Amino acid sequence: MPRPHKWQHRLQGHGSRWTVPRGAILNHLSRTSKHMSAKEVYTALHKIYPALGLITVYRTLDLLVRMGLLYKFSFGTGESRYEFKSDTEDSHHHHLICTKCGKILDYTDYVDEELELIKKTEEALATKHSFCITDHNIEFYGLCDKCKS
Amino acid sequence: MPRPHKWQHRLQGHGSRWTVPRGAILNHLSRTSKHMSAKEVYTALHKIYPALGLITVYRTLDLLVRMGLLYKFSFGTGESRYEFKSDTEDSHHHHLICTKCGKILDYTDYVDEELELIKKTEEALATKHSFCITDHNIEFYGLCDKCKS
DNA sequence: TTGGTAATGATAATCATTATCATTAAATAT
DNA sequence: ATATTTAATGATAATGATTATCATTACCAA
Repeated sequence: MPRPHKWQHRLQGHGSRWTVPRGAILNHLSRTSKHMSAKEVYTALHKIYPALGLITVYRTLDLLVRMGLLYKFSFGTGESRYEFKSDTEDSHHHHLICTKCGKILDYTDYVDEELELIKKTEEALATKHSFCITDHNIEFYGLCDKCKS
Repeated sequence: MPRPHKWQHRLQGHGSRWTVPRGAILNHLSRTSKHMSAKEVYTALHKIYPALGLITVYRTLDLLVRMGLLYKFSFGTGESRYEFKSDTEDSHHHHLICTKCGKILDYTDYVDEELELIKKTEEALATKHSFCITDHNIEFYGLCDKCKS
């Protein structure tokens, strides 16, 4: 990571340091559309950075989630999965998960309508239960093309 | 469980046996509105049935989920939580989860609209990605009244 | 350049869940 | 009612994901 990176200031403004593992993990996740587990991130990056440990991956992912740079999902398969939070408008999507093979598809169908309903519901819930709502999650489960046969 | 229970035939029709642990777990979950973890179910029932083991609780919960009598949720707190699937029409709800204390609230606001949108989205997704959709999940995350102060 | 301190990596611990297997108990035939 | 068959149970131990501890390393501000 020789060149100052676009996330460096974000990290430092947060009171954290800009390190090789953090740069590597952010880089990797920002360039993939996959929803990776900690182990998968570790496996992918350990080849390039043999010093990198799985524990650091866990800590870094946790930090990045707390900073709002990543989403963290539990799809009920045991491990958590992480996804880079893109800042472009049209990247918003939800998930379709195969309960057999664990395949995850992003979909954008009706997301505008979804978002409208979500906004409305959020407001109602925030008032009614005096909750401060920060996030939502919508997902569908089923069997993918290959698994349903 | 001396008296034939309303779930007994369901279990037996499924090729499973009607046992004391199964009756106890179904009874307990059907009478609570809580979203209990396996450990919580075990703790509650072990007082009444000292012979009951945690492993049996896990196995029974898994069976009941496979039979469609329970919902299983992963709220990202490490453990899975189980909820009795009520057969009354107006019981459909989604969840509002406090990310700090783990409190779970059921809400029914706009569920009709949600269901309509879900139905539409399901159809679109099923066609587009040739998925056989069996379930969905909508949830909101935030801070509850107590935790946000 | 250096010193304070956060970040890292290794080892071991924890927590939820699952596998194994001998024992027990439903359901069914006797 | 009893014996028989076989699924269900419970104990022990294993697994797999994640977290705690702590000595070492490396940012980065002075």
